[in-house]
Amino acid sequence: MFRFPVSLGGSRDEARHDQITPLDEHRVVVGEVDFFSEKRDRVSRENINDDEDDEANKMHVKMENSRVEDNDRSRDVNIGLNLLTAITGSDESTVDDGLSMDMEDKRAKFENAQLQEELKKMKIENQRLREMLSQATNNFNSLQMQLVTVMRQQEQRNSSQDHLLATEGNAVGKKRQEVQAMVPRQFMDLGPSSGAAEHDAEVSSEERTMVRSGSPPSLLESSNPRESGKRLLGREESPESQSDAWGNPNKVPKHNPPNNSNNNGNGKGIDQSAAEATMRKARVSVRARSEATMITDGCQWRKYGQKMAKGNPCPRAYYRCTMAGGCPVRKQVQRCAEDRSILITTYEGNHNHPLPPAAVAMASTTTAAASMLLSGSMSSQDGLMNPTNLLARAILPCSSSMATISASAPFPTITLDLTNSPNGNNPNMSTNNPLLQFAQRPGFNPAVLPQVVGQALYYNQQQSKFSGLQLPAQPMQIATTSSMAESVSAASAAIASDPNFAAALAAAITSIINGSSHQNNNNNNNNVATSNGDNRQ
DNA sequence: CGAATTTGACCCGCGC
DNA sequence: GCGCGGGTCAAATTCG
Repeated sequence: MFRFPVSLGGSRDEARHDQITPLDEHRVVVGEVDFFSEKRDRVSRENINDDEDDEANKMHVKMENSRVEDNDRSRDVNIGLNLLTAITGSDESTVDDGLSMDMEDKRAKFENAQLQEELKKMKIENQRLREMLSQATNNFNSLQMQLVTVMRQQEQRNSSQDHLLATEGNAVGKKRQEVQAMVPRQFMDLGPSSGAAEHDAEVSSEERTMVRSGSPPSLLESSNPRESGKRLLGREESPESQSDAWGNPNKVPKHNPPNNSNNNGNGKGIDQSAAEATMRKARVSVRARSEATMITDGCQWRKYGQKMAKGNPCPRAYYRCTMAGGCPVRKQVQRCAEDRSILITTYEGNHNHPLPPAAVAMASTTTAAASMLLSGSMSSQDGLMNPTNLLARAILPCSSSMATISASAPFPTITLDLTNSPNGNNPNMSTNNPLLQFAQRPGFNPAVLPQVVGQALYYNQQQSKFSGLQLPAQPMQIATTSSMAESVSAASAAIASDPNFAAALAAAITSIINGSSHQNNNNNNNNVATSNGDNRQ
């Protein structure tokens, strides 16, 4: 009969029994157990058999392993068997012999095998979920494309009716706005407050383009020649729209009054135009270390200009999105004067067309950042949480140089600094900043990090937007805004605080999803998973 | 040959 | 009013 050969007593132990103090009772005295001593083994057996010492033995067992609670069990001293049969945390014992160690080893192997099996199952489950997510995303994309197409067709029909019924006034205009408001705003506006006005401008410009000709609008003469008459401008937007907001942001208020007549008389107010102009002023600048002339963000760009900027020997290139005619999104690309390996890409505007998943990344980032930036500046008066501060608090804790928000003139700009200069100012960034840890991984695409950051932020934007979409008659609830803010904060904080970026991102997305009363899928989810998977390990 | 890029000219706002 | 700098245009050029 196997008896647990624990040395609970022994001459030395016996001596110690007298010295046990209340303090000792809380101390684990592992070193007093000699597993390999024949003598002590024998002595211990004697001690075990000794009823008189039994109580002391039990005490000692408790001292050595406080988890042994059952007196009967300790009396039987058959702990080793229990260890083998019960695979729990309490199985750990400080007493053992060669045989039990062997069994312990087997048990550990068994546990290891079990864990690996579980891990394998989880991987399979994870893969399955990813596939489901990918499929759902594809379905969503196709549905969205169809929706946009249908909406535009309907828009065209309404437009032609508008020409006939132009004198009927606001009723038609409101109807149009409703229709436009139903167009998915995922790629369109900078924030909740831009609303249908921006759609009106964008869709209208595109609509005008489509009515005039099937040619790309950029190649067409604008119907709004400059008042100076010196030359015609081939801009695809009317002066109140995006291009001027980018190029000459301060020009917008000047042009607004005369241009209100261009809005099909649907009564777009000056305030709305001013807000719209303010929205478009926002820029998102991404600093990334790249040797390429341009970071890959999934969009198609056409270079339309290049200038030598003052104070920088490197020229600044101007690009325009060419994925759809009349897309107002533009970007500037310039190398940093101090460190030419750093590429500074500045985005402005929002795509008015569906984007491939790869492009949604950067677009969502810029949209989210710009939207938060602007809505923060606009909501600061009403006592709501300031998303700008949220964003800052979410990102800045990583590093003060990770993201900077400049609301100063000429336009508010948020800069995402994805560089981690080896000769940088903050050597701790590389170790303390999980985002940069992520960015440092081999094969990291500089466009991915803002993408991943943007996913969480943008997802919340869409939650709110779609809430407005589904309930157009209801204003956005403060609770929704607050929820969004909290979700953003939680998501960003999770990302920023957890060195395991993938886990943090998953937690963030989970918190977002859980925090929303309604679910709205969009391709960002897929991008999260994709980018996550692509950049993990 | 069409698309993309280059590049000089032009426009505009701003500061002096 | 003038110059400067940023941004854009579009003809010319290059590229695939």
